[in-house]
Amino acid sequence: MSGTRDRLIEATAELFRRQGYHGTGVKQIVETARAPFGSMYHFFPAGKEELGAETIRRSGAIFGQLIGYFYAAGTDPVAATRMFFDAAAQTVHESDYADACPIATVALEVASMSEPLRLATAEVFESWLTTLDTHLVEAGLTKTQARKLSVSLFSLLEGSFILARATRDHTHVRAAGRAAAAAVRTALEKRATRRADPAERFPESRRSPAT
Amino acid sequence: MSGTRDRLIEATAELFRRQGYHGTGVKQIVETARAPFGSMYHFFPAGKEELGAETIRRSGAIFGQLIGYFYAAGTDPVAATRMFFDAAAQTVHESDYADACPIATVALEVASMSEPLRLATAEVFESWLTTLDTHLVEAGLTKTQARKLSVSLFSLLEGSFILARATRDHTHVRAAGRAAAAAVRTALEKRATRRADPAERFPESRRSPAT
DNA sequence: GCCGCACTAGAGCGATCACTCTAGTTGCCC
DNA sequence: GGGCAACTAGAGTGATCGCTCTAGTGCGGC
Repeated sequence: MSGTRDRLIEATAELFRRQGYHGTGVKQIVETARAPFGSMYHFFPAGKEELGAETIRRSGAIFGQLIGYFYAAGTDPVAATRMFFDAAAQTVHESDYADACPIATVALEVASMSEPLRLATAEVFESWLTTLDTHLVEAGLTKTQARKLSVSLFSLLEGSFILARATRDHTHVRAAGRAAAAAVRTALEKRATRRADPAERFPESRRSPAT
Repeated sequence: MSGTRDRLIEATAELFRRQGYHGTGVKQIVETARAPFGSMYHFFPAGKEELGAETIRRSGAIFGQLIGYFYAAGTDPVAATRMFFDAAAQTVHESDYADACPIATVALEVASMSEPLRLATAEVFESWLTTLDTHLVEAGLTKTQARKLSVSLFSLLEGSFILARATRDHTHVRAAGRAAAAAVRTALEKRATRRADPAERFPESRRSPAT
């Protein structure tokens, strides 16, 4: 078993979150991970980009689990939303505005620079949206309603992270959380209304990808 | 007059928007601007960081004017919101997912790395919020209501930019725009309700900074 | 014991990083 | 037209970039 490989990914994840992809050097990674330089290229022969892709997927999976934990089956989505944003705000604050989204910085940096890394961030974001979708559908929304709401929740979180880190004011995340919770409540109330129309409950049997 | 100085800033702005601060080299900047290398350090003696700060403020001011244009006095804020997000979605799409927020990438990169640059991004974001606040207060909201809504609009825009660039799907920005317009409509409806309570119209004479 | 492989260890590669320095050119003021 | 500041121009600085390469170590299977 290779603890070194894991340490490399963990160190990279922390550095990426704080200073992004191009702001993080390979040397800094191996020093942080207390790993020998040669080991990095043993485990990731394709170099920094391969380690980056792996780190994005790993960080994304962990954050995705966190989302799943808050929105766990049976939890009220409105309360889950409020609690999730409040917890995020607290983390941002306690980490001195370093720890917000683990991959947002990298996602913006690589979007027009590296297709493999861009794809990794896209897959992670898509998985987060799917997790949210699933729980919102469980709460009674149609797939279409759920997806629209998921995109809003994602955007409110990520956007408020940017604002909070730039201004060093974590209350922006809490404010976005209130708006997010309100949006969830409104959507759930609409759901009750729409129940009357059977055609609306199953608007499509299969989702087609966005064009 | 120094067209060279302007060209340097414009080139830097475009490069920052697409590839961020650390992904953009000084050499690449002077080549893009068709400026001699020496001129860069003539106009910006403190180097890349000074040019970066100037670029952030300039890009921010231009984008701020754009916000002001859409929400101009007399315009319905709901319609303005829908139009602004739709226009943003179109720009993102037409630029092949390169042009979204001019400073978001840099803002995340420098938040924990450079205090002067972080401050520049914070000032820009704050000015955008203030612009939105002003127009929303004109539409009848209290300062408190307006600020909360501005933060939501900002977050929905910036967050959906991240998602759109990563997934190469500009419809996310449109979706966030619908949610944003709905939030504005709801806030304006609440305003009518709250008009009945005079204490709510002027909840505070002076805003205290977030703690 | 010892072979073979996974992994460690770090010196050193060319390229590029932000930046400095000197020299030359331009154009306005007197 | 002489003087001077503003600006142009690019060669060259040390440091760092991502990465390659060779040598060595540790350990399980036979």
